[in-house]
Amino acid sequence: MELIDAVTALSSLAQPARLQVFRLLVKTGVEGICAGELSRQMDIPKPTMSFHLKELMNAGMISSERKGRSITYRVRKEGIQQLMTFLTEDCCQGRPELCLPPSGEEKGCCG
Amino acid sequence: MELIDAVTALSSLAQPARLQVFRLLVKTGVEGICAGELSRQMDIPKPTMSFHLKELMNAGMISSERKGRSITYRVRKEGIQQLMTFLTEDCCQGRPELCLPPSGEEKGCCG
DNA sequence: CGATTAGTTCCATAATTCTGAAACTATGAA
DNA sequence: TTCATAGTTTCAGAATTATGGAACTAATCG
Repeated sequence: MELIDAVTALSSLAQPARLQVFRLLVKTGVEGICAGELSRQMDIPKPTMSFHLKELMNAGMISSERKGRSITYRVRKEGIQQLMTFLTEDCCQGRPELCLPPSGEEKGCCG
Repeated sequence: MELIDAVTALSSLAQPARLQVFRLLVKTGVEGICAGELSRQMDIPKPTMSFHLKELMNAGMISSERKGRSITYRVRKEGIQQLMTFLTEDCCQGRPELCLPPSGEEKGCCG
């Protein structure tokens, strides 16, 4: 992943409505939610929601599938995983122990 | 972490210059880099760099420490960790196996 | 076909963010 | 003190993003 792709991914999530959509889709998992339902649930006009969904699509954070008249949106796990990998790349100078919390039980930022 | 804090954190990283600064600081670790050095290395005027550093500070992604005339900036691990936790919260409907890659060896988005 | 529902695109306005010159504050050296 | 270096703040113009009404395309039904 290049820096510019990471910026696109981060920008797509760096907006209240979009981050909320993303989290709704994370919770919903494979089932997904269609555009109109998101628009209704969040009380956001359809054109605005459509704009936000486009941003998230463009950033590779969600995917879409048409089902009859509706279009179902789902979170794209590879997207968020790639972003998280990029953010912690080269962390800890290759020595994860520097990164682990004192207890050593939880996972540090390098996993 | 609240949604609004996550938006602030994401916004702070969703800018090429700032994401590059963040990565430089990730690589440098505890040593850190001072403002002027960042300004020089990235060829960005001091006021602009100062603005970006302030954004990252405000988002809790970096910390600062004055050393004589210089101010050293360092990555703030808790910041990025909290953000990543927030992004994968409620993922996989509590069933991490749904999230793990086929091989089962790498870590999925739920850790 | 025409009517209805779902969703997107267009586009002008509003709001926010970014940039860097000029002026400022802070620290250390002579 | 005065000077020089490091960094920040101010502020105004430039650039980018967000918003939603109106008009459009897509699919289904009768």
